[in-house]
Amino acid sequence: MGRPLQIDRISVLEAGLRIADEDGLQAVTMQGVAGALCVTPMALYRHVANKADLLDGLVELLLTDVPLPPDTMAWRERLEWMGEAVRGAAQRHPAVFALLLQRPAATAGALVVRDAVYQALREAGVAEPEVARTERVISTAILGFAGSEAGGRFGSRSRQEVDADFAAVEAMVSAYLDQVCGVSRPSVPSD
Amino acid sequence: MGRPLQIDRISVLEAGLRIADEDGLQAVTMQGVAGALCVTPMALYRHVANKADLLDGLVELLLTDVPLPPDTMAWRERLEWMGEAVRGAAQRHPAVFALLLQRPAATAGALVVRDAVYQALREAGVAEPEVARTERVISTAILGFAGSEAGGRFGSRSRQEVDADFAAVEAMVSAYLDQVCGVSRPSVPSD
DNA sequence: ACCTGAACACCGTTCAAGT
DNA sequence: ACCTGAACACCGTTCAAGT
Repeated sequence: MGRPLQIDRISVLEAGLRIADEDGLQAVTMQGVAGALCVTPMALYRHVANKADLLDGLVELLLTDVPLPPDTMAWRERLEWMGEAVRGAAQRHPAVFALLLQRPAATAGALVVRDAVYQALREAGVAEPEVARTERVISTAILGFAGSEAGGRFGSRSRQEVDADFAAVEAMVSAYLDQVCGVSRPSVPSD
Repeated sequence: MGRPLQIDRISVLEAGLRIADEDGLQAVTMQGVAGALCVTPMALYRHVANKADLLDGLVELLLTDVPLPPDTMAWRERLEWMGEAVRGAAQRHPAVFALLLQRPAATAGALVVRDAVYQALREAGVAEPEVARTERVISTAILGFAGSEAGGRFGSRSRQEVDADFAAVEAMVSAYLDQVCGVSRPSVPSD
């Protein structure tokens, strides 16, 4: 616990994220974050507008903790990578992850991830007008799973069982992608 | 706003749900709920153990607001019905819906919905050891979508566009089900 | 420019007391 | 049995003041 007697926005957010990870969202108070930085609560207001801004900042910080895949990877592997990266971020930051579904996916950090998915979908051959919707559909499935796991909705199931659940979600998403980009697994040529 | 001078657990929860629906979760305070019932905050403690218990009760109340389909419906229509019923409950109670992903899906209300899905999956021909996992996978997708919509993650998109997104999620889930129960849309007979 | 002290309204919760 | 009054520790936030 370094206690720099000079505070900035990043150190405030990092302290908040650490508290959220360790003790949950209800432990993230202005007094708690200030205490972790050896400062009075009022000192925080120079670096965050208010508590809502602090929480927004935590979500952004979480999003920077989603590693993007290297460009050299094929699109399908890149999508798998990102799904697992999102799940990993949810596991590391379960409390803050719950806030992700709660706000518009239009912040800087959210756009970085979204655009990486867009790019992979284009390479997969998804028609341009379908790209945005396809991203929302697969993000919805991945976020629903990661959020459920992080939030504890799956209860005390074993790690192996939850891993198998995630593999099933990935398979569902993958089959959906095959359908959308119109290749592999050829089936009834309806509409 | 009837003000019965006799209070019970149901009236406390209903007041809490109304406040959550109208003004959001942060407006659900012991004082706020008590005020709506024309009672002091301390009076609530005879009917709910504490605030966490009140919130748990709100989630249960929301779950009773998910109408189950009539038995006479075929399994696929019943699953569609439940997906739309969950989405509807999320739209009516967006604030409380956010709490759903946050707690174990093992409460009485959650089990009622879960078991209805189990039953439909069995009729669909899903093998018994796959029923539980399949339920988790499709619930994950539906909850992820409904939670995103209710939480505002989709931003200010038009109702029509969000409806189309939901239809795409339903299609993804439906195709997954075809795969799991092994019928229709025959494709490459791999593993 | 950055932090502090004092203060305010508002939380959740308790306990003893009223009826 | 059910509700209230008084009280406590703890919130978020402000404003004027210190350095």
